[in-house]
Amino acid sequence: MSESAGKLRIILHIDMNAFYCSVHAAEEPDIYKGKPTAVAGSVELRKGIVVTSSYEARARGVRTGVTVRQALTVCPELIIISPDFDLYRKYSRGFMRIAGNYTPLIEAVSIDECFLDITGSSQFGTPIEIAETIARRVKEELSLPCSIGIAPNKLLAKMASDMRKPDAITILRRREVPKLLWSKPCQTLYGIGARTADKLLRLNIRTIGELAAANEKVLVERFGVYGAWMKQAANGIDDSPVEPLQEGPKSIGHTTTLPADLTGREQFRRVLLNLADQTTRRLRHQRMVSSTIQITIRDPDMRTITRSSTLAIPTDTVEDVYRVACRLMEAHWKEGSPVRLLGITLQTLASKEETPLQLDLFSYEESPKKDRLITAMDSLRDKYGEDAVLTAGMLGDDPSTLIRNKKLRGTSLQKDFLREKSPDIENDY
DNA sequence: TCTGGGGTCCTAGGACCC
DNA sequence: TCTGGGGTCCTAGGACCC
Repeated sequence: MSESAGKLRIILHIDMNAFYCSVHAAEEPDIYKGKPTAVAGSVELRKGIVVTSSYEARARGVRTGVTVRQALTVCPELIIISPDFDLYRKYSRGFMRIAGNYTPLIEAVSIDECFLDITGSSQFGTPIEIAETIARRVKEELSLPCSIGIAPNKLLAKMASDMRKPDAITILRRREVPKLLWSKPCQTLYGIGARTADKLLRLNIRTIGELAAANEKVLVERFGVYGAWMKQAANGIDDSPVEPLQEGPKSIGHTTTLPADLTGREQFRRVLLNLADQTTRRLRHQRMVSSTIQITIRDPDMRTITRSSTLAIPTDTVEDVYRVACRLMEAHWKEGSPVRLLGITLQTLASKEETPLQLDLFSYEESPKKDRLITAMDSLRDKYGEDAVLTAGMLGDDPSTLIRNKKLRGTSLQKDFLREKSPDIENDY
């Protein structure tokens, strides 16, 4: 059912502005509100990259993607904050709940974005009134700013919410596409990245308008179905429905860039154990099991490979994941070659309840007990932090143990950054 | 600008089965 | 022991997004 044949839809796209920074400002306004802040992945210079910055920081030139060092150079008073994903998820559920009051057709795209199909929501007012109500409630109840795009499809709603930020409501009609979008570079279009923009340039296609007018045959020859999609998108056409079903994640992974390139087998094992611990814990939290375990290895030249292995019986235990990860590492890592980054990703996820119970032939009576023990350990860590329970082998000086330390937060982080050169920093933890 | 970490979706080849 | 066609699973990589 194409748009021209079907009825007109009304789609909202809600984008939480500078989400991570805004959440910290809402949670601890005395410390962060109105200040230039940035959430950065790590204090370590090697990995310290600004993930999000507040509007106050952006005004001083702190952009996403710059290193922490550069950010502090252009804005010395910048407050660096370490991410707290549990907190972000809490606020995310909050604004999705508010938005969900106005339609059951809500699709969470990411932690800070969602689409709403409000075609059938006229009892709550006009589209603009609904958008205003949602924005007002998000501000009053959560102290968070957001931008909302209103359009006849998801693509244009997304483009609309991007056009004016923060705290704005923007309507984008199909007939306005030529005037508002066609002069912009192709990469502005949601779904076209740097790679594709480069390839388009080689076809002499520079702007969205040129893409809209391009020969479809040529695009399809060059890009396949993606080419056909691009031309449609450039013309503001997008039939994809708002899909509310969100049955949990499709994969759960952690990667960590090591503080220095490692070459030792024992060091890898400790990092892998920590990664296995963190990924399986999130897996259990979701009450899911995984049957494909993938490791990621990146060398100092940024060449990245992934290697995966599928299990006959899905698992949620750190032991299984660690064992498979080590086996993959042994099989694909050339002894002595340096490694920059390691990761573990759990794939082919399924709900634990719906998965046949694993029968442990030798200790099936012990199994429930062990399950209870793991559950108890998980909840201890929920309550008292990651370090409350650590099994032997997880202790060590590798970076993934540092990641788990919740004390690495807030303003103390900046102090850590400033005295980073002191060699005994890890003794603090 | 020397490049983090969390994801999703798509493609394509090979193995394997019928 | 020469070989069609379809389907599924597994694996690896690429592109994109936030």
